[in-house]
Formats: sequence, C-alpha cells, structure tokens
Amino acid sequence: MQGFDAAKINEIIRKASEGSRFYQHKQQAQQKLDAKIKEMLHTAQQMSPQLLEKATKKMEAVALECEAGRDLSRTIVHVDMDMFYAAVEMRDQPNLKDVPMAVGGNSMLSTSNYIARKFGVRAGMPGFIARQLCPALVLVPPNFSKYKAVSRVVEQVFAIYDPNYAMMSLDEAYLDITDYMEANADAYQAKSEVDNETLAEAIVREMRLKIQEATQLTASAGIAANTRLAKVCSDLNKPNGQYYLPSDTRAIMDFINKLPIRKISGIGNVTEQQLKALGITLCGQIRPNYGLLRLLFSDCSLDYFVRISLGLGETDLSNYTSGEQKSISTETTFTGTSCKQKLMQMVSDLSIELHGDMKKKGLVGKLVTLKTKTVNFVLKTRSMALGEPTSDPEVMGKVARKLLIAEMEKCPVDEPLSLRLLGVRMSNLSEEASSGRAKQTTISKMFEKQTVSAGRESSSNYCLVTESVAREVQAFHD
DNA sequence: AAAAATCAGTAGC
DNA sequence: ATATGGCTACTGATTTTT
Ligand SMILES: Cc1cn([C@H]2C[C@H](O)[C@@H](COP(=O)(O)OP(=O)(O)OP(=O)(O)O)O2)c(=O)[nH]c1=O
Ligand SMILES: [Mg+2]
Repeated sequence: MQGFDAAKINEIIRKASEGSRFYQHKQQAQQKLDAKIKEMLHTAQQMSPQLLEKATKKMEAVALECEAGRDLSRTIVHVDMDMFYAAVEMRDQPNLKDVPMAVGGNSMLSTSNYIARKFGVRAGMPGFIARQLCPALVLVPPNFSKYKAVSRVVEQVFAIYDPNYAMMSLDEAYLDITDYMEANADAYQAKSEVDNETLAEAIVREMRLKIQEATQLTASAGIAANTRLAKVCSDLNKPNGQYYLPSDTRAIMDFINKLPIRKISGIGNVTEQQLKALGITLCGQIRPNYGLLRLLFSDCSLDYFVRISLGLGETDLSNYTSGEQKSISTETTFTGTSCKQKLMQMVSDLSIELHGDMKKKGLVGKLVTLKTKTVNFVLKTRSMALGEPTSDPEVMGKVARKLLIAEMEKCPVDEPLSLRLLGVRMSNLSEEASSGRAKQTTISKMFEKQTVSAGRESSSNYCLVTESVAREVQAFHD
C-alpha cells in the first residue's frame, strides 16, 4: 500500500503536471491573482482609520437589518448521495465494491469511491494522474442515463416529505420538511423519544433509510434553518450520516464562527485566497473585518459576506425551482489542431448535435456563442445575435463558423489559431413554436409566450426573484 | 444617463 | 509516450446603443 500521505500525494501530482501547458497556464493564472491580491492589500493599507470606522458602522447597520429578518421557522434539509456515480457502479458490479475505482476516463474523473480517495484520487483529477497515485485503480466509463434513472427513484422519496423539493443536481436536493413535521409529529413521537432524537432527525433518518431501500445506495443529510447551513451540515457526517444544527441563534453563531469560509457554497479557490490575504479564514473573522471588506468588495459581495457572517441563508425553496433554462451548449475537447478544415467541420457537427439537444427540450435561441480554448488553455467566447430565435443547425452552424473564421483571421499566418476545444452555445432562449399541430395547441402556446415576455418587460425582468437568490448563492469580485 | 450587448472570470456538480 | 471534461448560472467590467 502507498499514497496515504498527503505530502507524497502532492509530490506525485506535481511531478506529473510539471511543465505541461496545463500547468503553465494554471501558474500564469495564479500569478495574475497574486498581483490582484497585492494591489488589494496596497489599497487596504492606504485606508485612513476614520474611513475604516465609517465603513464598519455602515456594515454593522446592514448586519442589524439582516439580523432583524432572520427566519428560524423553517426546517431545511440538504440531502446528498454518497459518491453517487461510483456508488451506482459498485452496486451494479459487486466486484468493484472492495477495489479502488473511479468513474471517468483517462483525461478526467467524475468521482471516485472511498478506497480510491485514500490514495488521493478525486473528482476533477485526470485519470492518468490517478493511475500514478493508485496503479490498481479501476476506471469505469460514466453511464449518465443510468444515474438519471436512479435519481428519479430518489426523487420519489423526496416527494413524500416535501412535494416542492428543489433538485440541485442528479444527486442532491433541498427539502423543506416543516409542513411534514407538523402534519406527522404524532407518528414519530415514540420513535424519536426512544432514540433521543428530535423530530426532524427522526424523519430524516427514515428518509435516508427509504432511499437506501429503494436504491441500495446511501445518502447523507444536513438539517438546519436555511439552505446555506443545511448544505454545510450534509458534508459533516458523510458517508451515510446526518447532522442536525438546532435552529437557535446561539447554536448557529457558535457553528458558523469556527467554520472555514471555504466550506460555504459559493466561496471557491479565488475568493478563499483573497480573504485569506486579509486574514480571514473562518466565517467568524468576517464581522471583525467588515470595514476592510467594504472598501475592497462590491455591494453584492458585501451582502453575501454579511449574511454568511450571521449564518443567514435562503429559507424559501421556491426561489430555486422557478425559472427556465437560460442557455444550452455543447463542446468538445480534442488533440490540438490548427487545421482550418477540421475546425470548421467540428463546428458544423457541434451545431447539429446542439440542434438535437434543443429539439428534445423544445427550445429555440437567439444568441449564438462560439467558445474556443487554445492549446495553451486560453479561453475565449464570441457571440452574435440572430434576427429571430431558431434551433436550425444550418443557421447556428453558419453563424458559429463565421465567428470562428473571424478569430482565425486575427492570427498571423506564421502563428495560426491552434485549438484544443470548440463549443457552441445558444442563449436568449424561448420555447419552440409548435408547428403542424392542432390549432388549440398553437394558440395556447402563443398565449403562454406572450404572458412570459410581458412579464419580462414590465418588471425589470423575470429575474427579480432569481437574482436575489443569485446574490445569495454566489459571490464574485474583481 | 440609462439600457443593452459583450466578454472574462468564478463557481458548482 | 503523451496527457487535465462538459455543462449551467451568475457577477462585474467595459463597450456600444438608445
Ligand atoms: C465534483 C464533481 C462531481 N461530479 C458528479 C459525479 C458525482 O458522483 C456527482 C455528485 O457530486 P458530489 O456530490 O460533489 O460528489 P459525490 O456524490 O461523488 O461524493 P460525495 O460522497 O462527496 O458527495 O456529480 C462530476 O461529474 N464532476 C465533478 O467535478
Ligand atoms: Mg454526492
């Protein structure tokens, strides 16, 4: 056995990556971020104490307002299947149960089982590096339709506890079990008393058992007053476990104060580094730095940070479920080439594939976007609006090819555009007008469309709800 | 000056 | 021997249009 040691794992990964174009690009990005952080610290240093104090006061006022709106009345559950894709494969091929395995291919892994994780094999890691960490690793190609089918079975269980559950991906969902708790409190009385559990815990334990009975797969869950906290909690007793965070302000503050910021959904690698430079690694360190943050980040981000520091989050799941798809795309990675003929052909093929996906969903779009990635991993997007929405592969292909030609022509002849990825995306979507169907259908569809677009125009757009969620869920800066 | 369009970047699964 | 995915949604800065 080897590879259990974190230092050794990192060493192998570094050796395997070193010198590659991927690694070079990553380092370049890191340098850029370092520069940005340095500038941030510079502006931070120049701030006068008076200015800082003023900013702090302002932020505290915002915090007070947020605190006043704290809602502890809902019981939110986040359920997350354990090593989902891998677990499905292990269930269906029992010989995989006690060996290190991962789902994915030579260039990328979707996930790995817990045996493989001991070797440092993780989601997002290329298969060829994973094999170096763990030579015995078994790679299983993904079966998306199978995972989708399993996901539907799990959904049936969710529906029992909350008909308005919000599916966030194939393997995770938020549920609001408040109503279920009220309606079924008596039925769980004996159960929860025997196990010395709260009602919510007993219900969630039963739900996880039902998932296991229905799928032979285990799930983990977090129970808390809002989605942000519930999501953190579902990770704490993984796999096949659950964590209950009582819905009182003291318990929540104790919990959040010692929580690493990186555990919060929406804080990724970049934001973590930025905050770390300011001495913030725990959520509890946000509030003492309100003033500093105010002078360095956007209003949106500030709002987000304040809410994190108070342990606040979304309590209304309808904010997740409402809303249509905004874009649809297809992309492909290949061994780098600058052959114009090949690249053009690929764009045409992608457009045909995209047409198929759009047709399945009955979507048409108005904005065509071409995505390119050079052999040095530099990403670019170029877009062009159509006169009217379509999913016609010829139209989309023609526009996408035009965008590609424009990019190729910008390159000098001695250094032609050399790509490793091409993608085509359609956005500004609407529903396809049904053709050749009964009049009834056509008319009702037209009506539907009209109301939707009227809604968009009048109320500063249909995103009002969605947008407020967005500010919650995500945080970016510059 | 406001609104729309465009693009890079961050993030999550 | 070489080699790092595909999809969606959002923010924020900048440019262009109205
Ligand atoms: C993180 C990640 C997940 N996935 C897929 C595969 C995962 O099985 C599925 C769910 O993601 P996760 O819930 O993040 O991971 P997991 O279920 O495999 O493992 P865990 O026990 O830690 O929850 O999404 C990707 O395809 N790419 C990724 O980068
Ligand atoms: Mg999972």
